[in-house]
Amino acid sequence: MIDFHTLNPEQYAAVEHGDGPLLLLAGAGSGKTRVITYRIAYLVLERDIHPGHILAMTFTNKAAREMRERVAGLIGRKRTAAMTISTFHSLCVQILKQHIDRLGYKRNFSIYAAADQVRLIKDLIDRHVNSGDRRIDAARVLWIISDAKNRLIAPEDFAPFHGDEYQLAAATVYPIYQKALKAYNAVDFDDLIMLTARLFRDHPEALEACRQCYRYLLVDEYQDTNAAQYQLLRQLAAHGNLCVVGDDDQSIYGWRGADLGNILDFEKDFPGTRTIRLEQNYRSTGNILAAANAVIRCNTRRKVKKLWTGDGAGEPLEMIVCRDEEDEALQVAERLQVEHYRGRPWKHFAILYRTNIQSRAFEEQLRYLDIPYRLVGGQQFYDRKEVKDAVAYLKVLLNPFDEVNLLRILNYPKRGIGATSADRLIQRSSDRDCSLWEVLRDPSGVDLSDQVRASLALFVRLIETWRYRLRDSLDLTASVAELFRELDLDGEINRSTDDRIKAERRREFLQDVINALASYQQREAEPTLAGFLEKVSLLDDEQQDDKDADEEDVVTLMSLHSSKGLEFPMVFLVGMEEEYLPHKNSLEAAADGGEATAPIEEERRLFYVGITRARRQLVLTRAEERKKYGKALKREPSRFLAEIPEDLLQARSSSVPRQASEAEQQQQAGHFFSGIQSLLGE
DNA sequence: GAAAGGTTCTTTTTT
DNA sequence: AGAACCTTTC
Repeated sequence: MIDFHTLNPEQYAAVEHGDGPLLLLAGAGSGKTRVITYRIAYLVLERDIHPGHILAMTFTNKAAREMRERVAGLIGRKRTAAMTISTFHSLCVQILKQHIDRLGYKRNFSIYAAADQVRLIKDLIDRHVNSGDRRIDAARVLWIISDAKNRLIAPEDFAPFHGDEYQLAAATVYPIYQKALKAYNAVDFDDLIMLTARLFRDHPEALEACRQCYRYLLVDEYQDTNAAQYQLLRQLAAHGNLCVVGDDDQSIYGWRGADLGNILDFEKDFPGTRTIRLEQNYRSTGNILAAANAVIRCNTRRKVKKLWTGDGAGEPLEMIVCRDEEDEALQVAERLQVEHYRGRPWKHFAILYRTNIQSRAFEEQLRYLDIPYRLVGGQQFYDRKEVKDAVAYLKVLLNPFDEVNLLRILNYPKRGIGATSADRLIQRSSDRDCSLWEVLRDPSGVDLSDQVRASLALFVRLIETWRYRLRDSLDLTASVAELFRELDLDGEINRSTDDRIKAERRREFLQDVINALASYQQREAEPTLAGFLEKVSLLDDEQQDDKDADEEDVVTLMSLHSSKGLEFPMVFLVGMEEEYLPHKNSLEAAADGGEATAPIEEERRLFYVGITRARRQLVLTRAEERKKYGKALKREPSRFLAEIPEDLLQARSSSVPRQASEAEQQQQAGHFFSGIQSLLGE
């Protein structure tokens, strides 16, 4: 039996709240996850709610998995299995899989992630926008389209701001992009949410089916929801049994369309809302909380909260001023060694940074000193060319209308169908207004050499043969491994890579696709190619997350964004400089935007998130200069440092001895001096 | 059609 | 510094 009385009064009130909307303002480290999981358990055990009627939503796959684990620990695996605990995106995939035919797509639709999207948009820009020397960057256009989708603005309703050339390009591209996706039977990431919202709007019977199913909704990290997700929740939660949990001070996804207004206005949007604040912090020391409170107080647009702890002040925060990025990495790595030598496990430490590139120097240093580490995020794996090529085959085998991926593999491995032939084939498909796949199957009338024609016929046969083989395969992994062998992807990598060592690494990445599939197949009751690709597209890396569960003893490296929700006994928050934190782009946005301080406030929240990850110790570092594009640049300390009360902060400069000429020594003395000056707050 | 060599441009954060 | 992209050459 669960003892609900180990909760504090506010937590308990949240857990036992019955029907009707509930807003939980949960400060960092206030036991939020515990409250959510206990509340789910309470609904099932004390209120006899059928587990199948509970829907809990998170933003990351990892968070969903963790929540499921913890709920299972309270009420058992069997009952938990009946619940829906998932991310917004995978919930929408499930819903679309059942109903997407109502919107004119087929159920084996492909999901386009960033790389596929950019490729498609680039193509469309070349065909419809670029003229002469005008060069439009596809990624920026994609960003505008994505932003529109997050706001539920349909292609026909998109209106460009002013005459900005990117806005104009987006206005041209968005409708044809959306049409192309549909022709390819593909949806992009933002479509998952937007199309589900549209499905609910236009097909009430689909919405009604979902409402019947999901009678109690819980949403974690509510401050991160965007307009599309908000709309979805409104549609689903007509019954009013919606519990949202969030912290406006930790809203850090404004750039992805997250609307702080959603949480700030929740009480207005859902009349009769009960609001509960969780402010007692069970994670950090008094000093860390004092710093966090002092920093976040500088923001204006927020619900006032103040974290407190029953525990002591703990150690002061530390600030280390380093010479450059190499020195910074060295300082941190050496400190890690000292702490480890004193008997602390590696997994107690995290290095947090604003941008993923910053990890590089730390990786090098840690590898050099044999400190085990784990790099989180950066989605490096599925961005690798070899991996994308391999996955492209699987996507095409599932959905041959997926033109982006079809073109990707048409001449990979090289089979003599070059750009000229591809262009002719594409031209034919647009002339005849039919899919590229149909043209490939019957290229008669297209101007091709006999050699190309023969090669093309082989390719088509290969795809068709393997389509059926994979569909009927009882051992997906073995079949895919054989496919890759038949394609000789290894050989292709060897041929195109001069460097033996690099070639080997690339072959390993390819092998990792097979490994990921094997692990998927092993854990899934009914493994399918579609299911695997879904996980791949949603970046749902169970393998990686399982490693965390095993509690490998390693240092964690990750971005501030990915650190949200986690905690570590000792945190190194590195790169505390202007242009990193606050990030350069936010400064620019603040300079020319109407809401002058909003972007900076989001950066401050990011800093706040970083500070509150630390349980016992927090070390801040910054470098006086850094290499950018290969050359050194002076760096200024972050403005946020000045917001931390001085008495909480113990500052020092790294005094790295360096072999230097006399002239350089003098220069260095100057450096050191200026370092001390800036330490003292200038 | 493919490989080699030269040029440009880059870097926010993520489902 | 390095990748992505483009042009030239075989």
